[in-house]
Amino acid sequence: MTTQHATERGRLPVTTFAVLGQVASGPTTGYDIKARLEAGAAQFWHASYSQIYAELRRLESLGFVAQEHVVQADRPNKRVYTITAAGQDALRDWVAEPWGLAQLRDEALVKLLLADVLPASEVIAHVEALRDLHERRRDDFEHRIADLPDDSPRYARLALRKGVCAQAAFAAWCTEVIDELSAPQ
Amino acid sequence: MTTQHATERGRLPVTTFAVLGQVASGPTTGYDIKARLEAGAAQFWHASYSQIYAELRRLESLGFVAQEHVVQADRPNKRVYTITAAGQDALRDWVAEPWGLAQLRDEALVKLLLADVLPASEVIAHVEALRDLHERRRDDFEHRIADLPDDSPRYARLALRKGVCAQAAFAAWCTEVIDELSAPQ
DNA sequence: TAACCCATGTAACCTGTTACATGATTAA
DNA sequence: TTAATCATGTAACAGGTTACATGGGTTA
Repeated sequence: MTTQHATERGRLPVTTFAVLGQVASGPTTGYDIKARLEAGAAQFWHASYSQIYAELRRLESLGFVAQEHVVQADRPNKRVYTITAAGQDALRDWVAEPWGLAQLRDEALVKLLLADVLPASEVIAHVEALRDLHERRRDDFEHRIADLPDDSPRYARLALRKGVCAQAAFAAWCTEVIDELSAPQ
Repeated sequence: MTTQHATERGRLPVTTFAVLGQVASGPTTGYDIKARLEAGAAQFWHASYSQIYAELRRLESLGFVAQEHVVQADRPNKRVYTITAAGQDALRDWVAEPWGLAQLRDEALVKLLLADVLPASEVIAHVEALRDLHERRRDDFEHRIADLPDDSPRYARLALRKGVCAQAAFAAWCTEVIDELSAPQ
């Protein structure tokens, strides 16, 4: 009854698989994973160096990746990780599990629910600023799609499309709020 | 240089203000805050009992709420919290700060980015299931709006509208994905 | 000469969840 | 009699961020 450590834990966090997924696309280092994440999936899920290195150690202890220590002369030594067969299975199993709703923790909505401490004009100003943010973020997603290389996986574009859709919807909602608050009560 | 504890910390988490906001609308207990949160703001931000009680202690140490210990005969004793003038100021200041984007951590998108480990037909099935979830969640938000009492604050309705908009947009995105994956590549 | 890239890691900390403990009253 | 409501709290843990430490090579 002392399994304790890693072998049989209930459910690994998403971050673990985000990292494993990067290793799956070819041998890499923690440092490189961070860069690739930042360029791609980090729009929806990001991780710090500390965490990436910790996840790699966990993945290794689970037997999902294998490490090779590469000594370099002109640069710092590095640990190159490669996915194992067990890792590939685990990754596939995880992706094959039901896909859940994104949970949102929306600070702006908490503020809106408390907004009666402010005059309506100020609330409107805040929502207008928020709409700007949403629109800029939407544009950012659109540019990322436009900049996508032709050979990039089709799922990358679809994922970015979700960003576009979400930001556009939020911007439209802002307009709705502004209109309603501006109209005579 | 040993301020250390509470007085001068940089930025309090949203949860703190979600709790403070509940106290602001009238003297309450931790237990009651949980119930009110669950009925309202919890759609966008929820907290466990443990955390609510911890936040109340923090708010008290900050001087934002005052506690009165009420001894009851037939029920457990309770601590009734009331917001202070300093608390009201802090709450207003927080709401008056710029309203930021909701950050999303979207597990389904991480899975989509790794979806090439599955056959397209399975991906489609997952996205169809996800669309169902989004549509049910959207309906749930709509019902909450319909069930809103007439005297409820106008901001409550607008907040729930954001839920409707977001879920509808996500469902539409699912359809887009399904169509694209179904079409001959 | 300064800043940046490569590359890894530790330690401290904060946020938040889960499990556990207690216990009387009331409604099904 | 079972479950729910009221009511608070502790302890352990998991996930995650930030700050710090190290250090050579390259580019501006």
